[in-house]
Amino acid sequence: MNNKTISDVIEEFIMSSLDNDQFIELSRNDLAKFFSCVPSQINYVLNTRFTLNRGFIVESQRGGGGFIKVVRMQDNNSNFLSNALQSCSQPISFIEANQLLEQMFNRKLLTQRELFLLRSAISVKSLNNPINIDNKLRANIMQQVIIETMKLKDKTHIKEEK
Amino acid sequence: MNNKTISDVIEEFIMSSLDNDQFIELSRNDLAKFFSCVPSQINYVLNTRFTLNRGFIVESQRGGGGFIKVVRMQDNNSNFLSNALQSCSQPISFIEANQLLEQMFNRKLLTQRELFLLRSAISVKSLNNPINIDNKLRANIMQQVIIETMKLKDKTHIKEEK
DNA sequence: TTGGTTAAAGGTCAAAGAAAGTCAAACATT
DNA sequence: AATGTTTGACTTTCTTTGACCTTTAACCAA
Repeated sequence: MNNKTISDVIEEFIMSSLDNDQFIELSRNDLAKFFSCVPSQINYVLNTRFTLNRGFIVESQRGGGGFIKVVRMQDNNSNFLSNALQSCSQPISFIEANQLLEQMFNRKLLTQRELFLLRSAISVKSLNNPINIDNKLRANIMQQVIIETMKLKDKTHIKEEK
Repeated sequence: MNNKTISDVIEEFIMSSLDNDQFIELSRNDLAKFFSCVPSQINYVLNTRFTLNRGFIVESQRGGGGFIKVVRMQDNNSNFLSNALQSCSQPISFIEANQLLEQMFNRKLLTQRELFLLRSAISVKSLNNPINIDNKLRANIMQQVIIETMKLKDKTHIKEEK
């Protein structure tokens, strides 16, 4: 993506600081100073990018010597999946569902192609149908899936299956 | 064609920007400014000229750092796919949709894993919801997708991506 | 040692800003 | 008249900013 926002840059910075490690500790004020932004911008990045759904836990401490700790979760996949299943027993927004898919991809439960395909299947475009007819809805989903397939054709090549 | 409309000019501009590349990212506002037109004119051009039927896909993002991305599809199975797309402009049963997916698999447009995943996403179980609430429906779909992923985990192993 | 005060963190929230999307009316062409 | 184009008001979504709030370590006085 061409024009990154400051939030994107901060996200990348934190992401790469995290790199191999399980967690990092950072100072909100210092980070804000470093990126010449207001401190609450850091919260924005944390709240929108380092969410539980994306597999992160953010802890912090106020007062003198305060800090923000970003922890990358690591639990086993079946745990993860049954939690995910759990959280899908309630209505779920596209944003949240998409984050789930991305986590699945990060955990290598999905390939990138599959991520794209499924994302399209649950997209707002697929589901914001005014009329409640299963078939109509499914047709919409299929449209999106096909569109996605068209796009995918150019990107990744499917490996032969044995 | 002698008297080109501004829409024609913008179309040509985008077309030639696309030139060799597979896609371009552009800023709606900048483009509008450049051609001294209202921003929604860009949407008009996109909607009338860069359609799926003509082999384009348009994606976009709003808000700060927003953009519009125009993707050119490559032409291979595209006849098949646009027919498939066509037949999805009407309501479609699970049986029919599934047949489409299987055709896509046969044409190697989908892997078997993807076939399974998507079949689960459009299954009767996923979509026979009495209430038409996007989020509820999507949650249902996600449930099915996750269950399917759980099953897949034991069967096929995902190849590492490079 | 205790307890209060203070300054140094971080947190929240809503308003402002920055894109893009929609839709219908006005205008033009055929 | 019918179809295609242009325009602009209004909407939605995401980001940035700043004023104000809460927590807590550190310091200091009794």
